[in-house]
Amino acid sequence: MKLTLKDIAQALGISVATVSKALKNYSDVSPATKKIVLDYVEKVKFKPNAQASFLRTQKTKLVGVILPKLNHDFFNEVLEGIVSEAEKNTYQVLVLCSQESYEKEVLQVNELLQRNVDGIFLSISMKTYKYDHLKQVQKQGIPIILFDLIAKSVPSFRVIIYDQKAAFLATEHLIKQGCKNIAHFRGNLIPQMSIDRFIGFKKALEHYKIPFHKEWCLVCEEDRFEKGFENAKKLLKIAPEVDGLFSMTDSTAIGAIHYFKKYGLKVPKDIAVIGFSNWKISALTEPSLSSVEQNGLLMGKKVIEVFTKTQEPRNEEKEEFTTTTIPVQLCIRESSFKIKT
Amino acid sequence: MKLTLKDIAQALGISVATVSKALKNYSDVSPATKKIVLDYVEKVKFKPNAQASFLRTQKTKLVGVILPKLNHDFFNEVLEGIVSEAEKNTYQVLVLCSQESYEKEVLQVNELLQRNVDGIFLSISMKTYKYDHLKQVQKQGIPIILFDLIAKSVPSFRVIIYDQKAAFLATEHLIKQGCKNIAHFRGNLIPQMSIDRFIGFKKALEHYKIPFHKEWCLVCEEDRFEKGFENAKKLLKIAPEVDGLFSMTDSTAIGAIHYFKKYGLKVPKDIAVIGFSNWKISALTEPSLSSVEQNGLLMGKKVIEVFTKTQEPRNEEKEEFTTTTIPVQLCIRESSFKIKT
DNA sequence: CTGAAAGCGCTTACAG
DNA sequence: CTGAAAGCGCTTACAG
Repeated sequence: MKLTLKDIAQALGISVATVSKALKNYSDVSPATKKIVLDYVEKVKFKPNAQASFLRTQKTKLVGVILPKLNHDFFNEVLEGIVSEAEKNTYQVLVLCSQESYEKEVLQVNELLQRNVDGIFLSISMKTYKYDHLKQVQKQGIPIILFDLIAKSVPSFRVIIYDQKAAFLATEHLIKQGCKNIAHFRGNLIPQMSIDRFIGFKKALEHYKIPFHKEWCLVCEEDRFEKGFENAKKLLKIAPEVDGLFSMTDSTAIGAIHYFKKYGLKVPKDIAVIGFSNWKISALTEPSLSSVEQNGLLMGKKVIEVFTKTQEPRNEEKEEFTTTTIPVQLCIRESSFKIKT
Repeated sequence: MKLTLKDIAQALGISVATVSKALKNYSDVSPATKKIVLDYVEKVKFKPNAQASFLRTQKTKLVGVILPKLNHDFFNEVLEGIVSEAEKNTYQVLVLCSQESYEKEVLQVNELLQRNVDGIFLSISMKTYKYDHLKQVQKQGIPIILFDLIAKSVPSFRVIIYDQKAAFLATEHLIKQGCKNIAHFRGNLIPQMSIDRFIGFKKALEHYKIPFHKEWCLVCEEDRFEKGFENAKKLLKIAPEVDGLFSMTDSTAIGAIHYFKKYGLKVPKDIAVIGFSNWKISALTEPSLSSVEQNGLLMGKKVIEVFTKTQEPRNEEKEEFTTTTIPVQLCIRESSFKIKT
């Protein structure tokens, strides 16, 4: 059914080797022969078998992405960036999802190795605490690029959001809007991201000499609307005087706003709120939500950019790992807009 | 660097053939030998080369998905379903995105064929008007499964939402809430889906003897908030008496609600609104949006289910194409809830 | 400029 | 129960 080089060679009365070379535009094939081959191949729509050529060239032109969640706005943007940019560079993308499981992540990394992918792109799961699987990849000489959720202790290529700075900017914005009693909803301790956002938050308070209250920093175990709602309730009990909230994500921020409104507070007049991620929903809530825009699309593109660099013939043997930082941007909307700046 | 069967065979002092058979648990290898091989392989973490085994078995255990959009709630849910269910069946998923381009779709189908995927899953782009590329896949004996956005004229496996019925239910719901003057925002003429939703809408009006006004059916060229907003403006100009709206998607419905509110109308009191898709945002808007839930996750899982059936050894030569319908469900929230039913 | 031949790493029919 | 050998469809060093 499927055509092979042999079929083409027979039909044209030339050798398999020549057909192969003509297809790859080798210089030692006569232009005339090249044309005959190319025309015929075009006519019969022959495509060389990808697996067979891999066996010789050892390049699959295949990359693998492992995401902790698939149904997630930000990761989807990243995925879009990866897929579109990979296509431009004639790579194809295998997509796996660890579902925040360390065991799955390890398994999936191995599956990708077995497929002989040319590169692995990974955002580590919340439950990943050992990194042998990552080191194993590097030992095999396959580049691994960690993005967004990285392992600080594993040297590797990285593409990240500058979370600390972003959190600083978000908090600073609340301060400039006149907030004096600022609370923070943060994530679990494990992902570096939530630590960084917390640090950025604290640094901003310090810098502007706003008192920091440890007990006003509540943990959202999950990135869900309901957690924001619950924490808002807790927060108002212990600190009715809060007039500003920097929440770790947009959905928790929206949950919090829902509770504040239910409780009779006006947002932003009584309490200004800013989220993080700039989800699609944020422009459509009421009030619309201020947020920190993380450019997922750009992150995805950068991942491929970093990867393709590793595939270029190396000048020096000693390759350095690089860290690429994606710029963030404040999106100020109604939920935090008290005064004109 | 990477181990091969040959390495294992040498290390163990047996033949490559025996190692291969032991790994595949063939019955003609002694249990003792099997154990030795399995233990060693476990120890050195050997994984057979996927491309090499394909060359023999002609099964890549690879499937390809082409989505018209990647950054899209519904398709993401479908993707999640496909990826998770594929994993259970030890398939891996190549993800491509046609970006609503016919040319890209054709190219990508060809790329997947070149990769020798075992199956192709496709939601056709809005601009796809010819189907030779799909027929070509079938000619090669590769199963192609169309989902959500299908080509009615191409016989193939299909997994779809019962759009017509869903639209009927949504419209019926508005009627039961007491709406008498019902408008509809529809999509372009090309995707079957928007035709079906339109037909379902009309049928419901007919069934309940509610007058149908052609001029109250406005087209949203794109599935975007702004289009709903604009159309709401147009609609109120030509038909200030409307008291119900069934909009093709959630984002256009939310856009419309924004305009209605701006215009001073109360939703649902003055005008009841129902969308379609049940996006995550819909529960969080104000008023929260009634919608038709399409279970994308289930759709993705069904795609894999249909696919794996095609991979089973066939009983009869004559395989029939199947059509799988995903059930829909109304999610009634504030935007359409006028009276208790 | 062309082609014969070896080999990538597996699987499997076949012989013993 | 074990192993030698052919072959999947390519690529490429080498000979001519």
